[in-house]
Amino acid sequence: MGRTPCCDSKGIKKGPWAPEEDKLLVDYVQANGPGNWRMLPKLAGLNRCGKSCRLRWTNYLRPDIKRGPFTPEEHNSILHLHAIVGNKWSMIAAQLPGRTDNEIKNYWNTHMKKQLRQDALAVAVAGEGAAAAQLARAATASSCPAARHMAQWETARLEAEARLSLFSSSATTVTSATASSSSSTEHAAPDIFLRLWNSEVGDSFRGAAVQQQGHGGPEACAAAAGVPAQQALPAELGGDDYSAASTYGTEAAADDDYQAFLDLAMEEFALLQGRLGAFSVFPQADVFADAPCSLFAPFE
DNA sequence: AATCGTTTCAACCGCGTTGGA
DNA sequence: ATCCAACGCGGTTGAAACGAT
Repeated sequence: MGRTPCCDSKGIKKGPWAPEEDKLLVDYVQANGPGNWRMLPKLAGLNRCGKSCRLRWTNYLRPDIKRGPFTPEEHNSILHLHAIVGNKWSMIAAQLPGRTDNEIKNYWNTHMKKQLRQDALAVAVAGEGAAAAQLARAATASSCPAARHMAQWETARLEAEARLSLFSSSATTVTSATASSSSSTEHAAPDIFLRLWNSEVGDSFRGAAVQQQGHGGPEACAAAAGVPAQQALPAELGGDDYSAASTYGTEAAADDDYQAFLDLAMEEFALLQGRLGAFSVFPQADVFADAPCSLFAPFE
């Protein structure tokens, strides 16, 4: 089923908004409230599509929008939240009053990503061998949180790429009878696992699982995701070979562990949300006081 | 002063989700 | 159950601003 363009009619204006257009939009929304964006342009006397109006309002004209540079607290919050939820800009924006998802996304892509890369590079140049191995080592060993963070994401990405190539090359050898019903969900599981396992959430899980039930740790999580334990950090990234990846999805009995792991991740995020809401919007600055990375000292 | 390369960010695009008919 | 309009989101684009030569 195809989708019709939101505004394919000719004569609809695009591009930067003029002050008069802004005024029309603001006046209308203040009088009638946001909503029904499809009809809004006509009712407000604007020669724009509704989508454009909504975007202009939510990203620029809304009265509660906070302009100006990001504070160190906001910076650190973005860093932490991104480590947990990834590129869920709207979720991150929800924790930063007055900031839009678009603004945070732009800030991440232009400022933070660059710094993270530089920090990761600084770690990588210290060693030898494949860059991936260094990233993996950095992910677990670096004393620099920012470099660790970058390395974690990069490691997960490299692993996902490796698996993708494996899956595509071995797809013809998998019989439809065994693979068809569950393959998609079970292939997705390791990526979720890896992302979480390589994050601070994973750290929490490792600690909590060992303490509480004795069935946690890499083995349980790896089994839960249907991955041999060593592949939590695979060999060329510091562990085993990828040939064993064909065993993904064979450990159905570990669903409970996997779910528990995901639940823990959500609890972590909920906890963070609670902390932000109940006590402080931002993590304490002194948490990062001993971080040697430029990322934590971006503001002179 | 002119040119070129880089950075920034507002705006657009396309896809997924949702809810009502 | 199905269709589809409306909405929201994340990725991408492109023009303006800025800096270097």
